[in-house]
Amino acid sequence: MSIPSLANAELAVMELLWEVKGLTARDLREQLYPGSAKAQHGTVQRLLQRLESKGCVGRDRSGSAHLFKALVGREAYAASQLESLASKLTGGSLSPLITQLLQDQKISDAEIMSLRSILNEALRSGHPS
Amino acid sequence: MSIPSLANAELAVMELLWEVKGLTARDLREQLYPGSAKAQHGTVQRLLQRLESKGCVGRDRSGSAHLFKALVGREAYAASQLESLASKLTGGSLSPLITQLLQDQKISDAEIMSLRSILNEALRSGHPS
DNA sequence: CCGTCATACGACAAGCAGTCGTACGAGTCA
DNA sequence: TGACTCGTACGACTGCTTGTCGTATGACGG
Repeated sequence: MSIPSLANAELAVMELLWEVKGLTARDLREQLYPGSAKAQHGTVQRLLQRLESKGCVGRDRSGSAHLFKALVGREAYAASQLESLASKLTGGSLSPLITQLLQDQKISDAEIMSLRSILNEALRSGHPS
Repeated sequence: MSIPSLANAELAVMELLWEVKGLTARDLREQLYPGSAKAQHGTVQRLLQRLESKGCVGRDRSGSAHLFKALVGREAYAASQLESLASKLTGGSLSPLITQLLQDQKISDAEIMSLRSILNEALRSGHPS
C-alpha cells in the first residue's frame, strides 16, 4: 500500500491541512483543541511527526515555527483507500461495489450522471491512438 | 455505520464463509491453520463469536457442531466500506474517488466500459416514469 | 541571564486484534 | 456409570496502534 491508512486524530490533522496549505503547529492545536490549555502542544507535534514519517505531510523548516503542509491530497488518499479496499475484497475490481451501491439506492441520480460523464470523458481521452 | 469494519483474521473467516455457505468451526480451523495443532480451536470460536456479535455471521445450532454462514455478503460488506469511506472523506460523493483513480490510470478500459454500462442500466431502470 | 516559544521524543493508558487455556455440556462406548 | 471425545463459551494474556502528556532541548528577544 503506497499510502498508509490514517487514524481519526491523524485524519483530523489532514483535514485542516487539506483546507489550508501551510499551517503551524500552533494553528493546528488551536483548531483541534479549541478551549484547551497548552497541554496538547506535544500531542499535535506527535501527530505531525508520525504523519511525516508516513509521508503524508511535509514541513518547511526555514522559519522558527515549522510550516506544515499535506503531501498527499484528500482525493489521492481517498482513492488509495478505495483501491486497497477493492483489492482486498473484490480482486481490485470496482464494478461489484458500484453495482451493490446502485442496488441499495445509495447513489443519487445526479451522482450517476456525474459518474457517467466522467467515464465517458475518460474513454474519449484515453484512446489517443 | 450499519456494517462494522472487520480486521484481518475476521476477514479471513468471512472469506471462507463467502465461498462455502455452512461450515463448521472445525472446517474453518483446518482451512485457516492448516498444519497446526489443535490449539487454535478456541481462536476460531472466538473469531466466530465476535463476528456473530457484529451481526456478520449466523449459526445453525441444530446439529452438535454449529453450522456457520455469512449473514452479510462480500459485495454488501465491500459496498458498506466504500460508503463509509466516501462519507468520511468526500462528503459521501464517489465522483472524486473515481476521477482520481482514472487520472492515475488505476482503472482499465474494460473496467471503464463495465462501469459505464452498469450506470446506463441504472439510469434506464431508475426512471420508471 | 532568563522567559517564551518552538521542536524532539520517551513514556504511559486505553482499545482492539489475535491467541490460548480452561471450564463445561452432550454424546458414545467399554 | 465412568472415562473419553468432540463441541461451545469465555476469561485473560500479549502485542500493536492510537492518543496523550511531560520533559528535555534549542533559538530568540528583553
